[in-house]
Amino acid sequence: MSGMSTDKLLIAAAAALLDSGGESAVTLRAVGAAVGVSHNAPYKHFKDRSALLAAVANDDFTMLTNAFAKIRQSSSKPLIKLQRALKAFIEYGQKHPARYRLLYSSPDLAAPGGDLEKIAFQSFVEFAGIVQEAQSSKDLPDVPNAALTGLLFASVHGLIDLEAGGLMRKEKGLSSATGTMALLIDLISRAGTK
Amino acid sequence: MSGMSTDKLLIAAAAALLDSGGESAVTLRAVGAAVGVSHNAPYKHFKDRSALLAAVANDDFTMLTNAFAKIRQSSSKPLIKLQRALKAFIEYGQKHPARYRLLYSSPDLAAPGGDLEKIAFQSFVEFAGIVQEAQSSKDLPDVPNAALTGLLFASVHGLIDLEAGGLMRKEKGLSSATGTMALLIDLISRAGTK
DNA sequence: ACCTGAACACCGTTCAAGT
DNA sequence: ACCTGAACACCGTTCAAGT
Repeated sequence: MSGMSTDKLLIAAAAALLDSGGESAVTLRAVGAAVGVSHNAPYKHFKDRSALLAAVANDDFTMLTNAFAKIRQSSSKPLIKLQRALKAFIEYGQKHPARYRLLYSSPDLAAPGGDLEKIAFQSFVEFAGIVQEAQSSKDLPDVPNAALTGLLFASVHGLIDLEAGGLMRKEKGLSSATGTMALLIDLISRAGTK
Repeated sequence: MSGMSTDKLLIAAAAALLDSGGESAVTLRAVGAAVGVSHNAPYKHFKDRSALLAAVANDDFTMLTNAFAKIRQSSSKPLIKLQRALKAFIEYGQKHPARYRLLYSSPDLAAPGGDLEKIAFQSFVEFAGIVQEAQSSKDLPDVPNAALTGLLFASVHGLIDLEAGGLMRKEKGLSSATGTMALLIDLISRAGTK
């Protein structure tokens, strides 16, 4: 821990605060205190609070991209790869809801043309590649890959977001994100490959 | 406007501020100023800032419930009703992104057992009824209604949320929420009715 | 190069008063 | 019953210094 540079320590502290108390808990004063510096020391490493949160998001996008790439390069069957990718994504969302929201539901952070948008796109490309393999193997219908990837991604995102918001208490049937995605894949795989 | 009671005026001002500047623009000082009262007059009508936002959410949930009910009671064919309900929902999300987020992506507001949860559930029930009609008419597959409703709702929610967050710039294929939902319905309707 | 402390302009919220 | 004004404890951010 002490071997890390101050900026890495600040990012780690911000990520930990997101997990423990949500976005509102990530005050520069709390981050500074966790690292043992003053409340405005972060300004020496990041432009402002948003830039610090963007750094957390950047690390998590990189992690997801690597996870997807690893699954894609594995020797599993296409549909199994897709299921594993979805499972990894859902589990990340469940374990780190505030960080998940930071990546996919924070309009202010995703500056167009910025580094964050590029790395976010990379993770999407990896996911799209996995979907493409399932299409090539005729496990998923032969519609444009971008459209199908968008559909699958939006669906899993909606499920994770609703789950994080606790919107699935009464509305049974939304019981499990994993189960609902399995239903979706089952239904569309029956649609035939054109 | 002047004929409205103060509490209604406060709710309307909060909704307008959500539309014009997002959640962070809804400060009690700004709300008070818009109505012509002091910054803590709202406390005489609502417990706190959260309760004022919950009142805005309550009104919008009621509006959506009524819109869904009207579509459901219309004489259109089941699949047309579903398309119209999705269209109304998507357009609400596009026109009022901050208010949409208030309803469906604000974990802190949806207190379990509260009035807000009840009215939110009512809108979901209306939507589920429309899905059920499309299943009864064999336009959608014969899987448990709650599961299919959950899938459709999560998907449209994910699309609206990603669109509101501007996450569909690079990721083409997510081009339009309406188009993606049409693809989803097309694919699952091909799955047959059991 | 990296950090601190005071200061400023904003918040939500509380409280004692005012009519 | 309904509202105001001052006050408090928090923010993010800036700035002049310190080492």
